[in-house]
Amino acid sequence: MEIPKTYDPKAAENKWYSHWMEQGFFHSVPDEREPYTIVIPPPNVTGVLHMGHMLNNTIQDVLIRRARMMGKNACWVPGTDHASIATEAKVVNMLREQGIKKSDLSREKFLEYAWQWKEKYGGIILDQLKQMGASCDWERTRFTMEEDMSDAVIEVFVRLYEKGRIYRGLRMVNWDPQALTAVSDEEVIQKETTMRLFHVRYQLADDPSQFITVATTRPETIMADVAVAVNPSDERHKHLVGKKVLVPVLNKAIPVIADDYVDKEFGTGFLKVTPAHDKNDHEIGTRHNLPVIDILNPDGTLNANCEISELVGKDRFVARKMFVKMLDEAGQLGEIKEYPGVTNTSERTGAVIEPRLSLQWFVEMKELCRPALDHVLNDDIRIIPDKFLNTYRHWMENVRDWCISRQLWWGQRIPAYYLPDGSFVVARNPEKALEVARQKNPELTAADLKQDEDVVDTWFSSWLWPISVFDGFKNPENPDFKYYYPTNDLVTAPEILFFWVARMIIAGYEYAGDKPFTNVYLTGIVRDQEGRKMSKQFGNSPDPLKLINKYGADGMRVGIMFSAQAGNDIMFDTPLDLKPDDSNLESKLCEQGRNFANKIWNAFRLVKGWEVSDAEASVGNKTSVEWFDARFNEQLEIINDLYSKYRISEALMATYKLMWDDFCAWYLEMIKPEFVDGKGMPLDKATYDATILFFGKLLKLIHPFMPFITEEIWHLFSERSEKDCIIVAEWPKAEKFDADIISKVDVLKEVVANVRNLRQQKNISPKEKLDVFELAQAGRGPCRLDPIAIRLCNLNSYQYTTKKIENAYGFMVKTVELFVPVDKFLDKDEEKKRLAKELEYNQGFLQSVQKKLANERFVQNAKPELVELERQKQADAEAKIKAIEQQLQNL
RNA sequence: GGGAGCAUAGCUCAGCUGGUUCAGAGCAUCUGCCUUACAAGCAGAGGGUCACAGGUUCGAACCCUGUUGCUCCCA
Repeated sequence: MEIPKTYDPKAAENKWYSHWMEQGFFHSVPDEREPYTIVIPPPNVTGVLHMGHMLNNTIQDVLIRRARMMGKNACWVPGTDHASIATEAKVVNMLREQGIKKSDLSREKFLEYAWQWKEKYGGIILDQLKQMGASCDWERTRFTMEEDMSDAVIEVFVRLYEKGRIYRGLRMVNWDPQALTAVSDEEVIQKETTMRLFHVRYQLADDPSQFITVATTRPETIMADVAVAVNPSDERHKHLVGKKVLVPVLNKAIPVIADDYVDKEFGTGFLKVTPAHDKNDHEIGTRHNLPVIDILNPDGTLNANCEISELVGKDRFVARKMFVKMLDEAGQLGEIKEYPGVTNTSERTGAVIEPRLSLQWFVEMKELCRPALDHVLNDDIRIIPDKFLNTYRHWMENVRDWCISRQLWWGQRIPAYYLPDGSFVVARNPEKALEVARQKNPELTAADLKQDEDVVDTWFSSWLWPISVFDGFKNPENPDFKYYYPTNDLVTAPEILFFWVARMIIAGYEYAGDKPFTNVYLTGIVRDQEGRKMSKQFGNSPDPLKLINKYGADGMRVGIMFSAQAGNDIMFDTPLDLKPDDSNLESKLCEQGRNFANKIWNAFRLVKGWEVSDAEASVGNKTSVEWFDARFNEQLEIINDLYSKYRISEALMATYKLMWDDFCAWYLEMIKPEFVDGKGMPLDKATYDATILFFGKLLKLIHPFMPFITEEIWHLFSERSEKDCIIVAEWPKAEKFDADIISKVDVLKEVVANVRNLRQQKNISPKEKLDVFELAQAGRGPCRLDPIAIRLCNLNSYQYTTKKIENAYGFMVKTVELFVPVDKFLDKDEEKKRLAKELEYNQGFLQSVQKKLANERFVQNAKPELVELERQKQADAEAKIKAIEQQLQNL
């Protein structure tokens, strides 16, 4: 059978993914083995695979595949998140396109549509994960709004309420006028923008000929002003405190007050106070007992409270323009300055957030947080990389109460039931609620109770994820929960360290009495070449599936992992101006991954093509095998160590170099049978078997990164049973290795490099055979490495000599002196120059060493081993210099 | 405004408790090769005042101080 020259990933990907599924390799049930568990950060049901998912899930898959191979019972639980705001927005949009308004629907009917939408589109991203090879236990797929999960959410709400940790209060919240809901502080994105600062004149009430100038960025809220404040220490304005000024256009008198909050330097030193529309103003208002005038509707339009009929019903930004015009016409508008400020926008809809007073549900966080902070600080839970520890601590120490109500329908409805008298009860279901309510008023019937219209924040369900995916609430004694919880690693982005990670830790200790996971691996953010976060909105993210299509899933995985240091952002290298037809879709990173796959493929082709003989292995082959065995074990130890430190991209690099450099470039070249008369010679069986064994072990090390090609080759090497797959093969054990042979081959490699270099410089064909003479010294003579040197340098002979060879190209490797007689090629002047340069370098080196040794304080203070090392260096350098000097003389 | 972090080759990053002339890797670049596994390859080479300025030390990319530039978090 002819094996194609390049590896074609397509066929292997489909074949092996379905084979793994059929064999149930991804599925886990509790047994006597040690569990290794990851719960996926559930992507939104509205989501489609983007580069961030690609990165995050590749890391999880690498970890889970390696754990599986290490004999652990690996379980990766997948699932999706219902994403209240985003999903509701999608559904509302879809309905609008069908000509249906949400406001015309009942809650029940709307939810019916929403569930339909979820069934249709909610699983797209999970299917996409399969294409990148994710080995999730699909039988365990969960969804944050399925019945049991929702029950857990309600249960937790009730328990927290009963514990006195949940309260309802009038607060200034971040209002998203587009989604028509409050969002939490963490869901607000601050954007630097250029703002316009309007200077507006307020006339004095008792002397309209005089005025003060107030600077504001929000002139449309002037109608909601209830005071003007100055800093009490502001000498310029002190005299005005206690007087009244007139609100422009409305000509309503409001007081001038003194408050420390006012920044004397900002604007004119006068601050208009609008308690209904600004957090700080609200605080000032409370301090000074000022009234609250709310002039905005929930959707951001002005209401009748603004007292200007033309503005009622107008959007706040339209109203701003109109009102500025009115101010201008009234002669009360001063200059307009631009200044850099910050606009708050909603993470979900992008709408400009409106501070708004409303009744919301809150969780009191301070006490709940304590264990979550302690257990991270004492290392029960490790954050990787630990540079995020400070951030975590800072947040936990300054945590604020969590606004958990959302004015939406899609989500778990708040289990609070209002009585006709306006009081409320909190209960697990309407029946229980009625029971409780009747204790207050025995006359009540079910119809008298009205459940709160709002739902809870999506994070209020996902903070329970590691517990609820194993049904830890309903049935805490179930075997899954007892076996898999706490999970091992959580892989997620630092952006949601607080939103999600911290809250999961809180919930873990609060409800499961134990941490939800041991390690938190924080990935970076995938950015484009200009450093912007890759996102769908920006349109700067390539479609990962297209990259998989072009470079193969394995190539793509390797590409993204190469640059994925924990906690470091990834500058992904696809072009900024991606064309819709993908004609310029390119990624050097993925190309490197694809090339690696091809390299492995061709190594396989080479080995597969060999014939085997009964001949005894040559000394060279035996030595080569011995060397690679040592090298493999040495590197395996390093690779395992890198994994244990979660330095996964470095583990990949080490694996890559072991395969490419050590195995392909050195080992295979050492043992590769020669061609004689156009026919490949056979390889002795012992070497062949060793090579196959090495190849298998290497494939195993590569498997977590490149699951498909490794499985493909695993099966192409020999007939195997259905169950005998690399995905469940045993991770190689690091064995003791002979460090001596490794350092000997390191010397050999340098010799080879020198000879190759010589050929290059002198234009000597690789086919022309040369001779190498080594100046024999104590302890060195003919050895088992010589045949390898002969092979790799294409030599007639590798000989030992007791005296220097004249008219030869001479070089040194460590302290070994070597000669290649190349009389006819030798240019004496050039050689002299080369040697002189080398001499200079070594003399400089010697000098630096001597300087160190001459320094008494060094000899006294440095560690003795170090001083000894320096002495050795001195001796080596001296020997080297002597040798070079002699060579120069010989010329 | 407060806090944290970063700055090393053209790019992305390693560099552990200061100690080989320590300045490294991968990619990119340049040169020579279509050498019967692989041009998606092979063999070589070049490339850096370790942001800047001081200090501590026998010795600093590494420790300290300041400066500049960038990033993130919070207000």
